[in-house]
Formats: sequence, C-alpha cells, structure tokens
Amino acid sequence: MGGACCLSLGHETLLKKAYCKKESSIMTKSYTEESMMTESKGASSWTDECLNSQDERGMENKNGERDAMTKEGDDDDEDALNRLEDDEDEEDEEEEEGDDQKPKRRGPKKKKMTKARLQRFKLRRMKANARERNRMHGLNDALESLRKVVPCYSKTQKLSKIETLRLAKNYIWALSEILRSGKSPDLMSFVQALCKGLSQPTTNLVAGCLQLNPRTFLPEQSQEIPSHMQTASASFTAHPYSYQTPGLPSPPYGTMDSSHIFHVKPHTYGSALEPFFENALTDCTSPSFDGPLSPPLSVNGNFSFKHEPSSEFEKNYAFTMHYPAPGLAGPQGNASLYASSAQRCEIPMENIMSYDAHSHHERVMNAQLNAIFHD
DNA sequence: TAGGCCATCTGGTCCT
DNA sequence: AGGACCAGATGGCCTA
Repeated sequence: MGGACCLSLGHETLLKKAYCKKESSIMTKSYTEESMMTESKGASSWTDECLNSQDERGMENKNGERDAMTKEGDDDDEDALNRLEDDEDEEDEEEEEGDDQKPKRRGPKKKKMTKARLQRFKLRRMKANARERNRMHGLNDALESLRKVVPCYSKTQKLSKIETLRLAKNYIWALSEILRSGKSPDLMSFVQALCKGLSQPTTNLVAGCLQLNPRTFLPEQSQEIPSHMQTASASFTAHPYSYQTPGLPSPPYGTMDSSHIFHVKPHTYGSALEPFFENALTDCTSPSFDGPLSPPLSVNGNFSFKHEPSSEFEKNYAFTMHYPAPGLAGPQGNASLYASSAQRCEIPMENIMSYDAHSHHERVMNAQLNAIFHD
C-alpha cells in the first residue's frame, strides 16, 4: 500500500495524500476526481495558462469539497485537512487549540498551512509538475528519435520504451562487432544479435523488418530500374549480405531498408531514390527530417564513419542491396523467424509509413549499412 | 479480466 | 531557493 491515501467518494473524490513516504511532511492535495482526470488526460497539451486555470480550479475544489472529506484514520492527515479548513476563516491563529486532549507529538512542530503557504506550495508543486512533464516529454522525444534510427521503425506499431532501448543496445553492439571484426556476419547471426533479450513480439517484428521479397511487390521493377542499377544489382547478387528472404512477403510495417518506398509509392521510386544517392551520407539536415540524427547512428558521429559513396558503383551498390536476383537463395533457416509474415502482409498499405516520413530514416539506415557492408 | 505499457503526480535527494 | 533527476504510486488504455 504505497502510502497514497485515496478517499473515493463517488464523483466527489477527494484525493488526500499524506505521509506517502515515512517521515515525509504532511502534504495535502484536494482535487476532485474530475480535476484530477483533467489534469492527467489533458496534460500533454497543457500550457502555463492551463496550469494556472488548473490551479484555480484546484483551489475552488478544495474549498468546495471539504464536506466530502471523511476520516482517514491518520491523525496527521486529519490535522492537515483541518489546517486546510481552518485556513478558510482563521488564517493566522494558532493551529489546533484543542490539542490539549491529544498527546503531543514529538519532532519539529509542523508549520501551519496558511492560505498563503498553501498557495505557494501548490504553485510550486504545479511548476514542478509542469517541469517534470516537460522533462518526460523530452525523454519521450529522445526515445522516439531512437526508435527512428533503430532497425525496426513503424508509426503504427511502435516499439515499447524498454524494447526500443534493448534493440538499440543490440543494434549498437552488432554494428560495433562488425566494425571490430571487419568481417561480414551472416544474416542469422545479425538477426540473433539484434533480437537478443527482446520479447517474442518484438523479435518477430524485427525479424520481419529484416526480410524482403522484391518479387512480391516489384513485379515491374526490372523495367523501371535504370539500367545501370540493374547492372549493379546483378553484381550484388554474389554479395553475402542479403536481407532478402525470397518467397516471403515483405513486411507491412517498418522496415530496415528502402523496400517500403516501393510499397508505398511503387511508381515513384525512381525519383524517390534520387535524394538518397545524392545525400545518403551527408544529408543530416534534410527538410524532410525533423531533427538532428541521434548520435549513435550519426554517420560521422560515434562510429566515426568516414566512408562516403564517392563512386557511382558505391551508390549503385547501396541501392542494389535491396535487389537481389530473383530466386536468390536466402539464408538457411529463416523460416521460423519469419513464420508470421503471411499474416502481416494483410495489413493495409495506408498503415505503412509514408515515404516522406520514412525517407530520411531509410537513407541513414542504408548509408549505415552500406558503410558497414561495403568492404 | 489480467497484465503490459504509459502518462502523470509526488516527495526525496542532489546540485547550483 | 529552485531546478533537475529519480523512483514509487496511481489510474487509464489496450490487448490477449
């Protein structure tokens, strides 16, 4: 019983919190359930003005609901509430004249909660709450940024906070291992490293994000891809790094590569990919991107990647990572990992992140992977 | 309905 | 004194 004492009195709930933790000073809060709800639910859009009005409402409620208070058993609570009541009419009088009957409490005498003190306390508390909310929002924003640079990103199926952190940790570790060893890991090892310690749903999600079947969604690809890219594609087929899993549908939600571009705008991918080739490694301030890169994935950041696709071949190579030759055998044993792919392909296309929302992420991801895999 | 996830409030602690 | 950070508590929402 954490210590929070909630007196639920129907609609006129009085939340009285006193001695939430041992030895803590008496603090009372008297909001109606309604005001509490408002406070919680609308908090994300609160402004200082809202805070002030909330504060006022809180005061109104405090005054209006005193009759809803009931005994909670704790004398200190009672005292605090009494103080609140007393403040109404006798602000500066000594508190608790009737204390003669009660045994004197030890310890420092608690200061009387005058109306002014209560006001100050509430104001301070409000400000602290607002700061805390902002702080948590900032934290969440940072987490959202992290989600976007971690292999599996989807607007509709967001990774939980803890899973995002775990995946990020695994991702960093996996990339570090690649850099350290300078060798190309096999797909299964990479996926296993990514999924280490993740929950089953997240594991499935990540596994799904790491696979792609170009034949499923690119029937006309061969005609529309520029010829030089097709050439490069052919050269890529021999590369050991293929995230594609032939014969399996492409994931309907977040992906690790640019494949979604072809999901969402199958007829515009030619132009859509141009910016990638132009700015793959340098365009960290693309207009379509709403913020700076998170440090772990900054191409020239923590990983100190100096690699840039200077040649046409490198650029093509980046593109063709996603275009293995039809029929190319994927890594053995993927089937279990992608077992649920068939169901996932039922998700409507509109749920897939749009190119605009995803493009930068994709560029960065591809740039990262190219920098790593190109050796 | 239980459990997971989340946002918020809150009081304590540390630091400036 | 005030702000940042933290952890506990609480209640809402969602999903299996």
